[in-house]
Amino acid sequence: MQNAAKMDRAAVKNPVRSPTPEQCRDCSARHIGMCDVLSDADLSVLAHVAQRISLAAGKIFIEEGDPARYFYDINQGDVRVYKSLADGRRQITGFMGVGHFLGLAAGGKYAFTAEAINDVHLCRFERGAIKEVFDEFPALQRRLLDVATHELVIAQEQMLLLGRKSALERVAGFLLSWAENYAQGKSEPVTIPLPMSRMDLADYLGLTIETVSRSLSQLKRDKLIFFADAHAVTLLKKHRLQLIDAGEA
Amino acid sequence: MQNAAKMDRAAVKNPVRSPTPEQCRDCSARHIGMCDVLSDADLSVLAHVAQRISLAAGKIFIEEGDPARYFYDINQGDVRVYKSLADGRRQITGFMGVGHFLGLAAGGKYAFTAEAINDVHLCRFERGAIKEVFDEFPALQRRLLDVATHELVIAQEQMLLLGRKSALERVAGFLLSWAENYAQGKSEPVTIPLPMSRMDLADYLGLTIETVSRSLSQLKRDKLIFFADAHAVTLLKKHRLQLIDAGEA
DNA sequence: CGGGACTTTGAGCTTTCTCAACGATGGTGG
DNA sequence: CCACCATCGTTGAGAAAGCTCAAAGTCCCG
Repeated sequence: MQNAAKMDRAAVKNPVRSPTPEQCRDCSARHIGMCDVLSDADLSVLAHVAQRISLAAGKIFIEEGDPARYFYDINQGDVRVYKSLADGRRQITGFMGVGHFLGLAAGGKYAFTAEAINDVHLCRFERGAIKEVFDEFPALQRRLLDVATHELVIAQEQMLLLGRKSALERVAGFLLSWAENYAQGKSEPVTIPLPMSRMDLADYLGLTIETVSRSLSQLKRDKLIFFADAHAVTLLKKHRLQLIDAGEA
Repeated sequence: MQNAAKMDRAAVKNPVRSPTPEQCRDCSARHIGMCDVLSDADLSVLAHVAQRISLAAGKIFIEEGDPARYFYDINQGDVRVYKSLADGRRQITGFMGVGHFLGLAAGGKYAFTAEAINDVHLCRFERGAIKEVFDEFPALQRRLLDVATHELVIAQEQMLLLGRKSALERVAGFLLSWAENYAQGKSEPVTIPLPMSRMDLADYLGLTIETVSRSLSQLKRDKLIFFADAHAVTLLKKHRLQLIDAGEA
């Protein structure tokens, strides 16, 4: 009892700790993201260079321009990744959930800022330490390339959205792609959480909060979506959303 | 003589040929792109699985949705990479010049179309064949990750441009980034070619040709740039272009 | 239960788009 | 070699999508 209390206090003062095998086994990101390519046995090698970190909502843990010391793997919660202009304009380049890998950088510096949307748990890997693990398990390095390639495909899709789609098309497109994180391919009434604010949505879709709100209201009026509350949306007519997204409606 | 003539004829009928060591040595992409990480000796291994290809302006050589059989390395000319919507709207996600590497794909399918802007020469690598070379030279695999990471950084910058910048800021930003391909960091009167059409520019910047033209005209009126002709621009006041690009003017 | 933050809705405005005409340029055939 | 035509680029005027400013409504959290 007393020991446990002591450890808890220690954990609060210094929450940087490697995950135990049990924590890895039970981790919600165990079979997505980086860890999925390793067996339980091999995972302990990776776990050894990992540090578990907890972040409160709003905490910035990667800052644009800072030296890129760490990679991150999200175990819990959601993260917004963005770039800013001097006058405060902001473009969110992605929302990252459980299992997402984060921290690729060119030229040794992060090119983006990353901020916790809600309470976040993640595993942090120092670049130097993880390099040796990569050499030991080439599958990890290959997975890294897969992740980067996948991000690139998504980024290209987002450029199409930002450059060429109407407000309604952007909102429909976002709902569909966000839903994929929760219910791959599942059809009809799919209910998904929207942990981010309307402001986040606006900064992701290249719109204003008002236009996002109006577009969501229109989809609601047309009975394509339904809101239990502002942060939980149900997709009622996925097919018609897809038509709108593709510019065919 | 007769043999040479015969080979030339064969080359015309079947222009798919591995490059000779001399061709590699003299290639304008020798010290950029993939090949740069290999010594002349090692390069012959890569050259062995390469096929030199020539494309006329306008030729599409990667089509969105097709099985991703090849990687490409551009030796000469410029390429536009884009995605399209059903109704013909198009978003160019990048212009690729000499030394650029092309062909990363997730899920075995290309997510974009690639088309020659002018006459293009490139080296083509079959995925199966190159995989063995990658195993032999891990530096190549690492370079691939560097390329993907760099592309990702550029894509994020482009999302900021498309989502949050004004027309004038987009055009200024494009001129600066395009100039980097020709004169890294060089200052003041830098003259650069614009091989792409105004339509290409519009589809890259998420604008219309008219708005691109008006923005260029404004920069010209303000004496920040100068046109020898429509496809050769001189940057006169790089610093002021940078201010515009950053949203500080 | 109250207050601050977030979201929705409305009205007028700005930027960019659309439609149209004019101008330049480059390739071709007489 | 020049004239012609097709294509591309520039400029102008009016229209529209989305933005700004404003106010009312809603939801948490203390």
